[in-house]
Formats: sequence, C-alpha cells, structure tokens
Amino acid sequence: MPRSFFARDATVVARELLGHVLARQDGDTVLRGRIVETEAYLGVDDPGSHAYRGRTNRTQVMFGEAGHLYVYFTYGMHFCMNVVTGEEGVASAVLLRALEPLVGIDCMRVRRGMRPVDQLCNGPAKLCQAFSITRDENGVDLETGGIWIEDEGTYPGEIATSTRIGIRTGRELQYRYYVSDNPNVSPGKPS
DNA sequence: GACCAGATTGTCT
DNA sequence: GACAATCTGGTCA
Repeated sequence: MPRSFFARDATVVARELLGHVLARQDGDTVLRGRIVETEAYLGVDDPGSHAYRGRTNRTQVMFGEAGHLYVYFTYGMHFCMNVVTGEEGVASAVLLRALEPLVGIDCMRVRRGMRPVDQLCNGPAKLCQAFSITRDENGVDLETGGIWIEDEGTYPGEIATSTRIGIRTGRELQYRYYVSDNPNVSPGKPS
C-alpha cells in the first residue's frame, strides 16, 4: 500500500486495513496473513495511547512519518506491532491485533509451539511471535523493509467495533475493529 | 467453559 | 518503584 494510505486518520486506516494482507520476506520463506482485527491509537488527546504524555524515546516513531512500524515491548516478554498513521509530527498508529494465516503456516506453527492454525495469530503478541517481529523491526519502513501490506481485494465480511482491549484509560472509545465472523479474532474481551 | 496466578523487564514517575 | 495496548498453563466445574 502507498504511504498515502497510511497518512490518514488512524480510525479510518484501522477499519480499512481489515481484509488487507500483512507480508514478510523471512529468509527463504514468505509469511502472509490477512488482517482481521485492529485498534486505533491517537496522540495527546487519547488517554489510552502511549503517546498521551507526549513524545518520549520509546514513542518517537509514532510521531514520525506514516507507513513505518512502531514495535513495543510489554509485560516483560511480549512484542506488539503497530503501523504509524496520520501526518508527520502528530502521533497516531494502528495496532495489529489478529491475522488469518495464509502462507508460511508451517514456519508460524514451529514458532508458536505447533498450535492449531487459528491460534497462531489470534492476538497482538502472538502474531509478532509467528512473524518473528521484535524490537529490531521498530521504525522499519513498509516500503523498503521486507515487511509490507497489500490489498488482495478480499471483501472482509461483516465489520464490528468495540472498545479497546487491555487498557485502563480511554476505555470508552470505540476504536477496535474486527471481522465479526472470523475464527482468528483474538479471545480478549473489552472491559 | 470460566477464572486465576505467574512470568519478567523496559519505561516513566 | 509501579505498572504495562499479554499469554500460558493450571484449577475447578
């Protein structure tokens, strides 16, 4: 997808990413997964966002150019990946919460402990483990970094919204988007 | 199925 | 020093 696709409001990008395909060239193999769940995180006006308290060393890529990855480490052991959105200088991003595995499933299963296919990418830290996304990928450009997002032209089915999962502030905002009938959506529940 | 504790460290106050 | 945009494996039903 062109950078202009990401350089829009995070809530718009989050919804439109459903049905698109995340791809990674990983050595000799290619990994592909259809995006079925996302969340939008804005900047200084969004108490649920890492960027709420302004620019820090950790959140600086959220303030940068759209179309780059923001990967953060949390709970002492997990990574989660976002795509930076909006105009440069204003923080916003879309968290990728769940994928439907398409290509490279054997590789994903090895990394995920040989679990069933619908448990390989049904959560933000799980899909990072399946795609081997770590802090090394923080700041990577989706146009040149070997990780990219394509429009396969697949109609995503019925889209539902809810509040976001796992946050303590900004709970009232309906910034989570998911394909309601897809078995790969994460099991987490809004609070 | 629901519920709960433990893991484990970067980041910010 | 508190807490985190989470996951897993255990218990009890």
